[in-house]
Amino acid sequence: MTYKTDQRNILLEFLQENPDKMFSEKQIEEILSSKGISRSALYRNLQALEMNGKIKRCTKTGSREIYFQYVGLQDCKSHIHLSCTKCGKIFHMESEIANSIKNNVALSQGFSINLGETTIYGTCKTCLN
Amino acid sequence: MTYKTDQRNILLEFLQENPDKMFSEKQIEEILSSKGISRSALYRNLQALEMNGKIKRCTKTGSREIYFQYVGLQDCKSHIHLSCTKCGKIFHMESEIANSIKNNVALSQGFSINLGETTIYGTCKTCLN
DNA sequence: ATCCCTGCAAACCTTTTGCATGAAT
DNA sequence: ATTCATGCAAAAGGTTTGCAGGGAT
Repeated sequence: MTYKTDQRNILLEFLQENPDKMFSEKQIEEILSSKGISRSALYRNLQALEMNGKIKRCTKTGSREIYFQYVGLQDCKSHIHLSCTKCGKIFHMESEIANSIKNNVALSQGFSINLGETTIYGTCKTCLN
Repeated sequence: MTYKTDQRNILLEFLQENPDKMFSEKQIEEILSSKGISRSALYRNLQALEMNGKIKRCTKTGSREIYFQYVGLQDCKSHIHLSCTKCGKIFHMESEIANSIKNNVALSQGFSINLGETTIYGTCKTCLN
Protein backbone atom coordinates (compact mmCIF):
# COMPACT_ATOMS: atom_id res chain seq x y z
CA MET A 1 0.00 0.00 0.00
CA THR A 2 2.57 2.57 1.03
CA TYR A 3 6.27 2.52 0.50
CA LYS A 4 8.87 3.72 2.95
CA THR A 5 10.83 6.54 1.44
CA ASP A 6 13.61 8.75 2.68
CA GLN A 7 11.40 11.83 2.57
CA ARG A 8 8.74 10.21 4.72
CA ASN A 9 11.25 9.06 7.24
CA ILE A 10 12.81 12.50 7.45
CA LEU A 11 9.45 14.11 8.11
CA LEU A 12 8.21 11.48 10.54
CA GLU A 13 11.40 11.47 12.55
CA PHE A 14 11.37 15.22 12.79
CA LEU A 15 7.77 15.28 14.00
CA GLN A 16 8.23 12.45 16.45
CA GLU A 17 11.23 14.15 17.98
CA ASN A 18 9.08 17.20 18.67
CA PRO A 19 5.73 15.79 19.74
CA ASP A 20 4.72 18.79 21.83
CA LYS A 21 5.70 21.53 19.44
CA MET A 22 3.72 23.09 16.65
CA PHE A 23 5.10 23.90 13.26
CA SER A 24 3.67 25.65 10.26
CA GLU A 25 4.30 24.16 6.86
CA LYS A 26 6.71 27.01 6.25
CA GLN A 27 8.73 26.17 9.34
CA ILE A 28 8.85 22.48 8.56
CA GLU A 29 9.97 23.20 5.05
CA GLU A 30 12.66 25.55 6.26
CA ILE A 31 13.98 23.06 8.79
CA LEU A 32 13.90 20.12 6.42
CA SER A 33 14.99 21.92 3.28
CA SER A 34 18.60 20.98 3.87
CA LYS A 35 17.68 17.33 4.14
CA GLY A 36 16.17 17.21 0.68
CA ILE A 37 12.42 17.14 0.57
CA SER A 38 10.35 18.93 -2.02
CA ARG A 39 7.37 21.07 -1.20
CA SER A 40 4.93 18.77 -2.98
CA ALA A 41 6.21 15.71 -1.16
CA LEU A 42 5.93 17.62 2.09
CA TYR A 43 2.32 18.55 1.42
CA ARG A 44 1.42 15.07 0.29
CA ASN A 45 3.00 13.47 3.31
CA LEU A 46 1.47 15.92 5.74
CA GLN A 47 -1.91 15.07 4.26
CA ALA A 48 -1.28 11.37 4.54
CA LEU A 49 -0.19 11.70 8.15
CA GLU A 50 -3.28 13.71 8.94
CA MET A 51 -5.51 11.07 7.35
CA ASN A 52 -3.84 8.44 9.48
CA GLY A 53 -4.45 10.53 12.57
CA LYS A 54 -0.74 10.90 13.23
CA ILE A 55 -0.79 14.68 13.11
CA LYS A 56 -3.37 17.35 13.77
CA ARG A 57 -3.77 20.72 12.23
CA CYS A 58 -4.73 23.65 14.43
CA THR A 59 -4.62 27.41 14.79
CA LYS A 60 -3.15 29.80 17.31
CA THR A 61 -5.19 32.75 18.49
CA GLY A 62 -4.04 35.85 16.69
CA SER A 63 -2.24 33.94 13.96
CA ARG A 64 -3.64 33.37 10.54
CA GLU A 65 -1.41 30.36 9.97
CA ILE A 66 -2.12 26.65 10.25
CA TYR A 67 0.10 24.55 12.43
CA PHE A 68 0.83 20.85 12.55
CA GLN A 69 1.44 18.82 15.64
CA TYR A 70 2.36 15.19 16.05
CA VAL A 71 -0.30 13.32 18.04
CA GLY A 72 0.45 9.79 16.93
CA LEU A 73 2.02 8.60 20.13
CA GLN A 74 -1.18 7.60 21.86
CA ASP A 75 -4.43 6.06 20.89
CA CYS A 76 -6.35 9.18 20.04
CA LYS A 77 -9.71 7.52 19.76
CA SER A 78 -10.08 7.02 23.46
CA HIS A 79 -8.91 10.45 24.55
CA ILE A 80 -10.33 13.91 24.60
CA HIS A 81 -7.97 16.50 23.24
CA LEU A 82 -7.25 19.68 25.12
CA SER A 83 -6.26 22.51 22.82
CA CYS A 84 -4.62 25.60 24.28
CA THR A 85 -5.73 28.66 22.36
CA LYS A 86 -2.79 30.67 23.62
CA CYS A 87 0.13 28.53 22.53
CA GLY A 88 -1.75 26.13 20.29
CA LYS A 89 -0.44 22.97 21.85
CA ILE A 90 -2.65 19.92 22.09
CA PHE A 91 -2.76 17.74 25.17
CA HIS A 92 -4.36 14.39 25.90
CA MET A 93 -6.78 14.26 28.76
CA GLU A 94 -6.27 11.37 31.14
CA SER A 95 -8.63 8.62 30.07
CA GLU A 96 -10.05 8.22 33.57
CA ILE A 97 -11.18 11.83 33.58
CA ALA A 98 -12.42 11.56 30.02
CA ASN A 99 -14.52 8.54 30.88
CA SER A 100 -15.97 10.12 33.97
CA ILE A 101 -16.99 13.12 31.88
CA LYS A 102 -18.46 10.82 29.28
CA ASN A 103 -20.55 9.04 31.89
CA ASN A 104 -21.57 12.30 33.50
CA VAL A 105 -22.82 13.75 30.23
CA ALA A 106 -24.53 10.51 29.24
CA LEU A 107 -26.47 10.42 32.49
CA SER A 108 -27.37 14.07 32.74
CA GLN A 109 -27.82 15.04 29.08
CA GLY A 110 -28.53 11.75 27.37
CA PHE A 111 -25.71 12.61 25.00
CA SER A 112 -23.09 10.05 24.00
CA ILE A 113 -19.70 11.73 23.57
CA ASN A 114 -17.42 10.58 20.82
CA LEU A 115 -14.13 10.99 22.67
CA GLY A 116 -11.80 10.82 19.72
CA GLU A 117 -13.59 13.57 17.83
CA THR A 118 -13.89 16.17 20.50
CA THR A 119 -11.47 18.89 21.35
CA ILE A 120 -11.85 21.09 24.36
CA TYR A 121 -10.52 24.62 24.07
CA GLY A 122 -9.03 26.66 26.82
CA THR A 123 -5.73 27.64 28.41
CA CYS A 124 -3.04 25.20 29.45
CA LYS A 125 -1.14 25.07 32.71
CA THR A 126 1.96 26.80 31.35
CA CYS A 127 0.04 29.60 29.66
CA LEU A 128 -2.00 30.29 32.79
CA ASN A 129 1.12 31.61 34.51
CA MET B 1 -12.66 55.40 14.33
CA THR B 2 -14.87 52.96 12.50
CA TYR B 3 -17.98 53.66 10.51
CA LYS B 4 -21.13 51.60 10.52
CA THR B 5 -21.80 50.29 7.07
CA ASP B 6 -24.46 48.04 5.61
CA GLN B 7 -21.92 45.29 4.89
CA ARG B 8 -20.71 45.23 8.45
CA ASN B 9 -24.21 45.08 9.81
CA ILE B 10 -25.13 42.24 7.48
CA LEU B 11 -22.13 40.19 8.58
CA LEU B 12 -22.49 40.94 12.27
CA GLU B 13 -26.19 40.20 12.33
CA PHE B 14 -25.64 36.91 10.57
CA LEU B 15 -22.93 35.85 12.99
CA GLN B 16 -24.86 36.94 16.05
CA GLU B 17 -27.89 34.98 14.94
CA ASN B 18 -25.76 31.83 14.77
CA PRO B 19 -23.50 32.06 17.76
CA ASP B 20 -23.11 28.31 18.13
CA LYS B 21 -22.14 27.43 14.60
CA MET B 22 -18.90 27.49 12.72
CA PHE B 23 -18.71 28.83 9.20
CA SER B 24 -15.97 28.84 6.64
CA GLU B 25 -15.39 32.00 4.66
CA LYS B 26 -16.87 30.19 1.69
CA GLN B 27 -20.07 29.39 3.54
CA ILE B 28 -20.45 32.91 4.85
CA GLU B 29 -19.88 34.33 1.41
CA GLU B 30 -22.42 31.97 -0.12
CA ILE B 31 -25.04 32.80 2.48
CA LEU B 32 -24.47 36.53 2.30
CA SER B 33 -23.88 36.81 -1.43
CA SER B 34 -27.49 37.68 -2.07
CA LYS B 35 -27.36 40.49 0.46
CA GLY B 36 -24.59 42.31 -1.33
CA ILE B 37 -21.18 42.07 0.22
CA SER B 38 -17.98 41.77 -1.73
CA ARG B 39 -15.31 39.24 -0.98
CA SER B 40 -12.73 41.82 -0.02
CA ALA B 41 -15.10 43.56 2.36
CA LEU B 42 -15.89 40.19 3.87
CA TYR B 43 -12.23 39.37 4.44
CA ARG B 44 -11.49 42.79 5.83
CA ASN B 45 -14.43 42.68 8.20
CA LEU B 46 -13.69 39.17 9.36
CA GLN B 47 -10.18 40.32 10.16
CA ALA B 48 -11.47 43.33 12.03
CA LEU B 49 -13.91 41.22 14.02
CA GLU B 50 -11.16 38.79 14.90
CA MET B 51 -8.94 41.63 16.10
CA ASN B 52 -11.78 42.83 18.32
CA GLY B 53 -12.19 39.36 19.74
CA LYS B 54 -15.73 39.06 18.44
CA ILE B 55 -14.99 36.00 16.34
CA LYS B 56 -12.48 33.18 16.53
CA ARG B 57 -10.91 31.20 13.78
CA CYS B 58 -10.55 27.47 14.30
CA THR B 59 -10.21 24.15 12.52
CA LYS B 60 -12.37 21.04 12.45
CA THR B 61 -10.71 17.68 12.74
CA GLY B 62 -10.45 16.12 9.33
CA SER B 63 -11.14 19.36 7.50
CA ARG B 64 -8.52 21.44 5.80
CA GLU B 65 -10.65 24.55 6.06
CA ILE B 66 -10.63 27.41 8.53
CA TYR B 67 -13.84 28.25 10.30
CA PHE B 68 -15.10 31.33 12.03
CA GLN B 69 -17.24 31.32 15.10
CA TYR B 70 -18.93 34.20 16.83
CA VAL B 71 -17.85 34.36 20.45
CA GLY B 72 -18.90 37.89 21.27
CA LEU B 73 -22.16 37.10 23.02
CA GLN B 74 -21.98 37.06 26.77
CA ASP B 75 -24.49 34.24 26.84
CA CYS B 76 -22.32 31.80 24.92
CA LYS B 77 -19.35 32.20 27.19
CA SER B 78 -20.97 30.23 29.97
CA HIS B 79 -21.97 26.97 28.36
CA ILE B 80 -20.56 24.05 26.40
CA HIS B 81 -22.10 23.09 23.09
CA LEU B 82 -23.08 19.53 22.27
CA SER B 83 -23.07 18.80 18.56
CA CYS B 84 -24.79 15.68 17.29
CA THR B 85 -22.90 14.22 14.36
CA LYS B 86 -25.96 12.28 13.26
CA CYS B 87 -28.62 14.97 12.93
CA GLY B 88 -26.40 18.03 13.17
CA LYS B 89 -28.33 19.72 15.91
CA ILE B 90 -26.53 21.69 18.55
CA PHE B 91 -27.51 21.55 22.20
CA HIS B 92 -26.51 23.60 25.19
CA MET B 93 -25.17 21.65 28.11
CA GLU B 94 -26.68 22.51 31.47
CA SER B 95 -24.40 25.03 33.08
CA GLU B 96 -24.20 23.04 36.31
CA ILE B 97 -22.76 20.07 34.47
CA ALA B 98 -20.50 22.31 32.40
CA ASN B 99 -19.12 23.91 35.53
CA SER B 100 -18.53 20.61 37.25
CA ILE B 101 -16.60 19.43 34.19
CA LYS B 102 -14.66 22.67 34.13
CA ASN B 103 -13.68 22.25 37.77
CA ASN B 104 -12.85 18.61 37.27
CA VAL B 105 -10.50 19.35 34.36
CA ALA B 106 -8.95 22.31 36.13
CA LEU B 107 -8.11 20.18 39.16
CA SER B 108 -6.94 17.07 37.37
CA GLN B 109 -5.28 18.52 34.26
CA GLY B 110 -4.43 22.08 35.21
CA PHE B 111 -6.31 23.15 32.11
CA SER B 112 -8.78 26.03 32.16
CA ILE B 113 -11.66 25.28 29.81
CA ASN B 114 -13.09 28.13 27.80
CA LEU B 115 -16.71 26.98 27.89
CA GLY B 116 -18.01 29.20 25.14
CA GLU B 117 -15.46 28.01 22.64
CA THR B 118 -15.74 24.30 23.05
CA THR B 119 -18.01 21.93 21.25
CA ILE B 120 -18.35 18.31 22.22
CA TYR B 121 -19.17 15.88 19.42
CA GLY B 122 -21.24 12.74 19.74
CA THR B 123 -24.76 11.41 19.40
CA CYS B 124 -27.84 13.03 20.89
CA LYS B 125 -30.63 11.37 22.86
CA THR B 126 -33.05 11.14 19.94
CA CYS B 127 -30.50 9.74 17.51
CA LEU B 128 -29.38 7.08 19.98
CA ASN B 129 -32.74 5.36 19.59
C1' DA C 1 -14.80 68.28 4.39
C1' DT C 2 -12.63 64.54 6.10
C1' DC C 3 -11.97 60.40 6.87
C1' DC C 4 -13.17 55.44 6.26
C1' DC C 5 -15.20 51.58 3.61
C1' DT C 6 -16.33 49.35 -0.56
C1' DG C 7 -15.79 46.96 -4.97
C1' DC C 8 -13.02 45.79 -8.56
C1' DA C 9 -9.01 43.79 -10.41
C1' DA C 10 -4.41 42.70 -10.02
C1' DA C 11 -0.99 40.83 -7.22
C1' DC C 12 0.44 37.63 -4.04
C1' DC C 13 0.81 33.47 -1.56
C1' DT C 14 -0.61 28.73 -0.62
C1' DT C 15 -1.95 24.23 -2.02
C1' DT C 16 -3.02 20.84 -5.51
C1' DT C 17 -2.31 18.37 -9.78
C1' DG C 18 -0.35 16.18 -14.21
C1' DC C 19 3.36 14.03 -15.80
C1' DA C 20 7.75 11.76 -16.51
C1' DT C 21 11.33 9.66 -13.85
C1' DG C 22 13.04 6.80 -10.37
C1' DA C 23 12.52 4.06 -6.11
C1' DA C 24 10.20 0.41 -3.24
C1' DT C 25 8.08 -3.74 -3.17
C1' DA D 1 7.16 -6.06 -13.14
C1' DT D 2 4.17 -3.43 -10.83
C1' DT D 3 2.93 0.04 -8.05
C1' DC D 4 3.78 4.11 -5.56
C1' DA D 5 6.35 8.48 -4.41
C1' DT D 6 9.06 12.18 -5.96
C1' DG D 7 10.29 16.63 -8.20
C1' DC D 8 9.21 19.90 -11.27
C1' DA D 9 6.31 23.21 -13.18
C1' DA D 10 1.83 24.60 -14.17
C1' DA D 11 -2.72 25.22 -12.52
C1' DA D 12 -5.98 26.14 -9.16
C1' DG D 13 -7.52 28.20 -5.08
C1' DG D 14 -7.42 31.44 -1.37
C1' DT D 15 -6.12 36.01 0.60
C1' DT D 16 -4.29 40.62 0.37
C1' DT D 17 -3.60 45.09 -1.66
C1' DG D 18 -3.81 49.53 -4.52
C1' DC D 19 -6.82 52.58 -6.12
C1' DA D 20 -10.81 55.36 -7.44
C1' DG D 21 -15.54 56.25 -6.17
C1' DG D 22 -19.06 56.60 -2.70
C1' DG D 23 -20.73 56.74 2.30
C1' DA D 24 -20.44 57.83 7.14
C1' DT D 25 -19.32 61.04 10.37
